[in-house]
Amino acid sequence: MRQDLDQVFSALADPTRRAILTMLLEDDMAVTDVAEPFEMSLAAISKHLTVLMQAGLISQEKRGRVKWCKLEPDALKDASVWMQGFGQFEPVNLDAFERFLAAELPEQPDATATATATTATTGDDRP
Amino acid sequence: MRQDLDQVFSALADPTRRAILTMLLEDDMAVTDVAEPFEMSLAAISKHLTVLMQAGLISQEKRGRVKWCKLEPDALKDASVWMQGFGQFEPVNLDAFERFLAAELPEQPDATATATATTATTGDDRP
DNA sequence: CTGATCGTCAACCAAATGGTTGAATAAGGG
DNA sequence: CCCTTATTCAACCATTTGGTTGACGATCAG
Repeated sequence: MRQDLDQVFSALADPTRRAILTMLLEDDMAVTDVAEPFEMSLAAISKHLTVLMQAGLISQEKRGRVKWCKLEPDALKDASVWMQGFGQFEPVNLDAFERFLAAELPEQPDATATATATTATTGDDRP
Repeated sequence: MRQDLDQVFSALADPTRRAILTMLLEDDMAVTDVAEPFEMSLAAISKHLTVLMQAGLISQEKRGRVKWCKLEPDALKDASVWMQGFGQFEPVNLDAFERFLAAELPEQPDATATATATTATTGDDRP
């Protein structure tokens, strides 16, 4: 269990990986589409996705030649409990969360629209 | 701000550092006393404390020749908001947190008693 | 079958991390 | 003043991390 926390927290420590999770909050995505907004090789993103997988933060399912990535928010539960125990923080402030989303997505003024559009452009592989 | 999250999450990714935070939940502690339960050099603990400092998770104050370490749980606020946004988890389950505490403290069957006792043995330096 | 696309693997690299030891600084106590 | 205690600093080391490139196995399209 402390092993789990190690993996979850260190997965979250990288801004690229947090941005990926944020993108997946919108919708499931193919590996190539996840990689698209980053200035980084596909192989690098593939490694990041492996880290997120091993931490249990996402799952991956191959359909055809496309591998779909899905957010698994339950993996954050233990870590969230751990953290909140320290402060007994007031109830979640969703406005604050919205600000994080805006701050962490890779560039792009309107992240929501773009993410959806990107998925759509190559959506032909989906059953 | 994403810089802050980087530092907070990567600070939390190490079990030694999480254990230190857990100990400090009990009470403020001198560096030497923090180091005592770990099988690791004092210098190593000193480095861990520096990491926790830079993440804002603790503060340190030197009184005499003793440097006191104090938990700063507010630093967890942003990170906690970030995480909870993903799952909208139900209110904190304090029992679950207690289990984490037990699991993460360095060995010792009765962590609570020992931590307090350790502080007391060298408590002579406190004003 | 052939060719393009999707994704990972392998080898490599630079930088960061987590630990060690030994010396150095700072402050208190006799 | 000298000795002990408290803590950090500096140099070093092994391992991990985050990235690159190029080759490769799978899968789909024509």
